Amino acid sequence: MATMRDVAARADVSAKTVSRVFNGDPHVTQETKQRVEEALRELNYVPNSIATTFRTGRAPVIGVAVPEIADPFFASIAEAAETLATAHDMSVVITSIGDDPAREPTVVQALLRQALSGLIIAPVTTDQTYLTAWTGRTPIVFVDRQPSGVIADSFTEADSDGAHLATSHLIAHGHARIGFIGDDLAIPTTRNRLAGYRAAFHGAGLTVDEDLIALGGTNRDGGAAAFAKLEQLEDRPTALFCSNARAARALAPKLRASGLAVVTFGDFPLADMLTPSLTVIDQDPFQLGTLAAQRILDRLNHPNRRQRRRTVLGVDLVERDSCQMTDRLDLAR
Amino acid sequence: MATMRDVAARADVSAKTVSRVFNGDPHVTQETKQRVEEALRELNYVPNSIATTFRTGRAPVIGVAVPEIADPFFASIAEAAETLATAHDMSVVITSIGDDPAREPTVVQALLRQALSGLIIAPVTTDQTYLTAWTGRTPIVFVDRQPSGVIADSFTEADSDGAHLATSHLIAHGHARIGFIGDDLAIPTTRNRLAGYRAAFHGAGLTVDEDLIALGGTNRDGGAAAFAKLEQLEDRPTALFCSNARAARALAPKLRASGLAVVTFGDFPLADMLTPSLTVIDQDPFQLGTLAAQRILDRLNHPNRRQRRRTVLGVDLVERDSCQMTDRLDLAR
DNA sequence: TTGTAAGCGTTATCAC
DNA sequence: GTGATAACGCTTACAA
Repeated sequence: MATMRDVAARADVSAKTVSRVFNGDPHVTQETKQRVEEALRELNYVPNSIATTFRTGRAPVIGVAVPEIADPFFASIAEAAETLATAHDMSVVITSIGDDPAREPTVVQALLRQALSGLIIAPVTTDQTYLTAWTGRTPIVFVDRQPSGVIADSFTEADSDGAHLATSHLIAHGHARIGFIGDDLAIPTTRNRLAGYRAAFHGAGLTVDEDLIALGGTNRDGGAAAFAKLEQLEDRPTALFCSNARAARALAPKLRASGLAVVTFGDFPLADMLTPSLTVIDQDPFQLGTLAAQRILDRLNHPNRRQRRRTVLGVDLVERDSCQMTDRLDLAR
Repeated sequence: MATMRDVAARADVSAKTVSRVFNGDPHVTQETKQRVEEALRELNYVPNSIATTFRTGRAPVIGVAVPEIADPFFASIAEAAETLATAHDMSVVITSIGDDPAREPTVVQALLRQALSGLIIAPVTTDQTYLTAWTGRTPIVFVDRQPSGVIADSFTEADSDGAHLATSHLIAHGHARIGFIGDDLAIPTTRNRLAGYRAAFHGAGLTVDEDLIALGGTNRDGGAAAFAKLEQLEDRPTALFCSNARAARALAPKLRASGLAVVTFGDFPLADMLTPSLTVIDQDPFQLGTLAAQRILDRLNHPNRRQRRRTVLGVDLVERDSCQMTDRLDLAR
């Protein structure tokens, strides 16, 4: 790998002149420029970006840290960030945090040490105080989940409203016993969605049966256990609100067999192709990713401009077949 | 952000001693060590990994470049690489190349310039000669697709055998007119799978009707167009071999409506939950990713050890309902 | 227009 | 056991 020095030696100029030519500085004679360009070609010069980053103190890179990159929701966020970054000659590094909150600070700080230009994070911990030291140095934007213990920009979605919408929809279809499947109340989205679920009951003059709230669906087994708990109730639910798409995907076989009416928070690929097709609260992860990346660019370009800290995006209900239980029963007759 | 110098000043030692303490070098007095550790804590020292990488010439990072990270197949490869990397105190940076072959060299070289410890790549170009200059410096491992124009390790799957299996399966179910849906013959997997498809016909003493081969399904629209071409044939197929999972996902609504028997190369989430559930050739992307990452570690640790260049993993047919057309018709009666 | 010198933060070398 | 010094490849500031 040839360095600038090598090129300089070959073109018989100083390293600085090579730097000028390579970076398009106009203050170079046509003749010198040609000689340098020839040497660059001959030695097949490729800059060492680590050296540049080291020198300038900032890599043209946006970090993305999400619970699990294989989840289509987070993959969309990452893809959006990458699209915007590429358009600005930056690149993106993506890291999966995993489900273990203890690993988050390690993984995320490993990213931040790379002198990133910015970080987009969907955290799995309840406390991101460990990021405080970095906020002065690197723009940090939270997506999907609000920060806690640190002040930072965030782009989230209307969890409570969406859950309210979903639950009300089921109530309007005649359901009074609606199960709630969720992962972990440590995750703010889940907390907010449970609040929306409760609010819908109260709004309809109904009371919430705490037995119908099944948490712990963090992984596949947990989701199955939570679902089993609902099925074993004496007075079983007739409908289900899945507070996240991951649980809905994992439980798909059981949902179908159960005949329960279902609404899920979060659309996902092929949700419309299941039998019955799944009614969902539609989020827009691509927009979330785009907005977050845009905010990082804004923060970099205008360090002192005031920006709204919290942005909450609205969500819609996409009605499909999975809450048409009555109709389906009619058809089956 | 405190540097080693700052810590050194506070502990009244040299930077080198701080480095020794931080890196666990035993040649330090207990007393000095304690003083340094206190200073490290007080200043909340975090190493600048760019500087370390710059100095050592190699980042503890494995790059992963795939066509599209949102594709579950490639996401699995990345996840596997990340799991193995993490276990070896390394991290992973993931980049989507996208569908445009022209972008590949730019994107991939941007990665390589980061002084990576290794690169895992599933290319979209027909020629990776641009990587030749890097092979001496960075271990490069191809996954899913063989290299061309450059010598490198590869882990791929038995494309031709799998396609043969799939096609034979359909033939055994009484189909003679089997459509082939594929993306682009520039992609070696597609070429190989088409070869397997042809071989199955020849093996059964049948001839291939070239009209039944529909390519161009690189994106959603292309896939739809390819499928439409088959549907408009005068003598329409009774079955379909989808040469990749992405096309099958995109065409899911049409496949269901068409009533065609279908086998797809590549399993994907919820393929078993469609109606009918999809018979697939099952690949193992997680193993692909694990093997690739392991190979990079091996190459780093044993630069001179000989390794098999090409490894081809076997694939299995997972029989579900989508090629039981006769049965389904029977049931419908 | 071109070059020199210094330095980014860390680590390797080699003195002491 | 500890420290001074140089070096990694590049860019900024300044001088020529």
